[in-house]
Amino acid sequence: MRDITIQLQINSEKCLYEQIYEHIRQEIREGKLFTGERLPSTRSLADYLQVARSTVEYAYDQLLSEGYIEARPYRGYFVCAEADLANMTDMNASSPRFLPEKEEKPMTWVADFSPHAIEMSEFPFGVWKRITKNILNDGNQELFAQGEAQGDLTLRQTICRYLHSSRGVNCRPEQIIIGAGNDYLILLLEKILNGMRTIAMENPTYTRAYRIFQSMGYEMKQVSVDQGGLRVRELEETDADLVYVMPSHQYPTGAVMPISRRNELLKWASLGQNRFLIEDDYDSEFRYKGKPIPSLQSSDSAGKVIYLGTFSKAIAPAIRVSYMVLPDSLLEKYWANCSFYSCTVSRIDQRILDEFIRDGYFERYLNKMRKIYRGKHALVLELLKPFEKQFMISGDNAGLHLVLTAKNGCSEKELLEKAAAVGVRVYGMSDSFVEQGNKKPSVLLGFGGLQPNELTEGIKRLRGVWLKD
Amino acid sequence: MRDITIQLQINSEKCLYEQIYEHIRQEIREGKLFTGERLPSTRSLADYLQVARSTVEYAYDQLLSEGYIEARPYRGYFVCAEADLANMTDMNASSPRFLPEKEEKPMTWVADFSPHAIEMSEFPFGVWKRITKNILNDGNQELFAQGEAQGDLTLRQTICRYLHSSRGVNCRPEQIIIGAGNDYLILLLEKILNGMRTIAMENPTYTRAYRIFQSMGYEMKQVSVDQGGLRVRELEETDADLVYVMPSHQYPTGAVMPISRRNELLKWASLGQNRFLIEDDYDSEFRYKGKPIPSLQSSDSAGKVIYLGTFSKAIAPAIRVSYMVLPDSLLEKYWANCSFYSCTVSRIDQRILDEFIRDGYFERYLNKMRKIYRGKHALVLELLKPFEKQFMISGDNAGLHLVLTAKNGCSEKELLEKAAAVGVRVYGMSDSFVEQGNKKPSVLLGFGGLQPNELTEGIKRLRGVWLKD
DNA sequence: GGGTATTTGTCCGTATGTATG
DNA sequence: TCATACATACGGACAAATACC
Repeated sequence: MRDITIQLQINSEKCLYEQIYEHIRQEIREGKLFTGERLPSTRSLADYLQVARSTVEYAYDQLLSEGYIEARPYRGYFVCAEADLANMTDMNASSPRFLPEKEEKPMTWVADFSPHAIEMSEFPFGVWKRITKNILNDGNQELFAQGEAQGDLTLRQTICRYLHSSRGVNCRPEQIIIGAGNDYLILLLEKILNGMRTIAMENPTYTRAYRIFQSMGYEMKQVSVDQGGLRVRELEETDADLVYVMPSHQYPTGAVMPISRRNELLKWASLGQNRFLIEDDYDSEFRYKGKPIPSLQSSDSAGKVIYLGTFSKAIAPAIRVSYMVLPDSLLEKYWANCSFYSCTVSRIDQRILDEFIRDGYFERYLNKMRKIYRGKHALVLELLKPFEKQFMISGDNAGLHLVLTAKNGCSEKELLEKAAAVGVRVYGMSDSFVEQGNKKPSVLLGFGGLQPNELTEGIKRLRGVWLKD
Repeated sequence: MRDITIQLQINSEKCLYEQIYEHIRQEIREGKLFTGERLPSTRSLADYLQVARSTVEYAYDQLLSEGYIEARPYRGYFVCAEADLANMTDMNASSPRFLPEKEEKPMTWVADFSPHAIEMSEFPFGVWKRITKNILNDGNQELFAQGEAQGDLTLRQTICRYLHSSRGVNCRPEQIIIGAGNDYLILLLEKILNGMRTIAMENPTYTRAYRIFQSMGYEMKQVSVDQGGLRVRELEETDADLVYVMPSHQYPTGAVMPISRRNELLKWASLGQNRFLIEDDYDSEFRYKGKPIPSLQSSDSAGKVIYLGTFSKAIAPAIRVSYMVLPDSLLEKYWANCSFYSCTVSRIDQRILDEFIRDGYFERYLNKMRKIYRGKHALVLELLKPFEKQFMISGDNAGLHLVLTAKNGCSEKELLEKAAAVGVRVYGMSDSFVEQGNKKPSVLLGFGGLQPNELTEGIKRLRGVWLKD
């Protein structure tokens, strides 16, 4: 049952019931009212259109007698099936109702080593459901009211504690801005940093972020990446005032930036009043060897780091809760330029997440997943042993993917095609380059979303097609 | 239980357990670990720090013997209360953990006639809960995966049908973009319309939108408003290529744009290839007299209208689902400039809303609320009868607020102050002006969020202080 | 609500490097 | 050179408390 908007013209030569009748007939003919669909009741439509009920009834009677609709006593009026047949001719005349969206390739893979996939089977759905239920039961009214622009204070406090203990981030809740996805936070950031228009990014990098900055009209600078991450020397030769950097686990190379270079980076930032570092700490939760790597923000005493994090990786992409920690010097600008953008995350979701973390479920889930991913990581490394002579394996101390670089003369394209031929999907690193660089033939092997048997089968197949004897 | 990020230096002169011990002691002293808070278990911290369990155990033993923490067998280690007392001296040295946010005035009103308030008491929370529960029970995995950038197709189809039947909007699902709030959609729109930098807005207008466009660096033009809404004649004298307009129910004046002027507006837009009309149809659901007013978009045959709508008014602000309908000519730009911004609404929420609408609950709720608001509207008009000689009452055929303009010499400021003195909050229209115009002393009386007795009491009090004898 | 799996402090044995005699 | 003691780090076994279904 839906309302029906009809532009009734009181002065029209047509009488009211006729206008209603013709409008609905048209809707049915054009297929805009589906077969079997219920029309509004005479009472509600009359109320809606501000006409007498008998006027609507008259119009419906007409439709009834012409077979467009049928009346089911005590239930309502419904569009007839026959009417549907009659409109087939009209269908072509009207614009198509639903154009098909660009289709996904219906290819099904034996193993899809997507670096963005994560495992969700262990997620405590039951707990999530219970918390959701409790929250909906508890406070009804307030929850559906407008919330704070930065995000609910309680959740910001929780994130604050989590970031401090888990990532060494030093901040106060008022520095935190919660938003639906990093994309959105970057849009906000543009407003906060207005005026700064040259940004340096790693190459290769996370191209989604690159494209966002590019679409915002920033002048883009590329800085190459080695085993220690972004090369600060190269950065110094650009005239960028902003740097987007992933020090803890560079995407896609997996490079970890050593302390010495972090200090160089912080020093670079301190040399200009308008220089800032945007630290994307996207999947720092998962690390397999070596001591934990604190965030760049934790070493920042000059207030030069803008910290970006997300729960999409650690909990689920659909949660879409990300956060940004602003240095004090930018808070004022946030209040001036952005505080009127209301928070994009629903308060209910904020409350659910807050309770999920507060009650320790997040910590436990993280520990569990760390263990699982560590197991998969070890398995993949084990399975990749035969590859070691012909491939370089890197980026292997954190995250959910490895990087394989061919030393046996295979091109990246060949690697992808050979893998695809046996139903295995791998991802070329060249997609992550924003400029033609000295690309080596490298592929990304994401293991997060695959089960051990899939990993085994997938890599077995890769061995068959990639290794030359 | 939290992880503790400690920058362990393997080559340090200090041994491992000592580094752990000192770090935690520091955290406790600075109050960053609260009294009674649980430390991570020896196992998990050892795992996290990649050291042996006994190393952590050793550090904990040290803290134990010095009284910083206590051990509860099989349960964990906890920060002692005594330790808390000891750190009082250190507290001042460290930066405060949580600064208080700027406080809300604790003023409580007898009646707050906010034009943005809505009534939530009749919302079918039970249904919402049930749908939520069902959805969480049904499809677990897919729901937590990444969704389509524009929003889930099914919801877009549903919105498409709703808009068509209820607002006369003609569109296909692929023209719809779902986002968390109008603010966000406007941010996206900037990217779609990149290059266009002069926008005309009504004056007075919805200042939130004004400030957003302003903060994006648009050149702002103001066009005054009369009883028929935006004055197109005035618009023609500006060099704007964009217009933000609320034809169905202008905020705050409540003006409804007549057909003739709509056609002028559409004609204006058709005269330039880059001209577009942004139609904000923010609260068109509620209308009390006269025929339903179809959207401007429904009269647009040239593809010049960008339609903005939201469920925040009709369902709840916390839902934060808004939508934008792009004309075909802008779809290409959307795909080029914006399709990589992933949707800011969580898929779960999208599914809940979709089912809520599909199952007819939205329609029913809307009918119910229409009735309730109509009742309140009638009540307010009845109560305002004594005001008619000294005030002009306008904007009274739709929406959730009325406009009162004093004819008795009272200034707007006086009206607000007099009302506040008797505990009644009303809102001055001058807040909605973006430029000093010929403002009349007007106040907005929002009735959506108040109960009949509050309305009666509030207006009774206003009568006492506003009416001169 | 009750049974099972996991977590956790505690206790204990072991290994390694260094200093001492 | 060898034996001993000590500090530090590692990992297994146990029983109770807790979490999860």
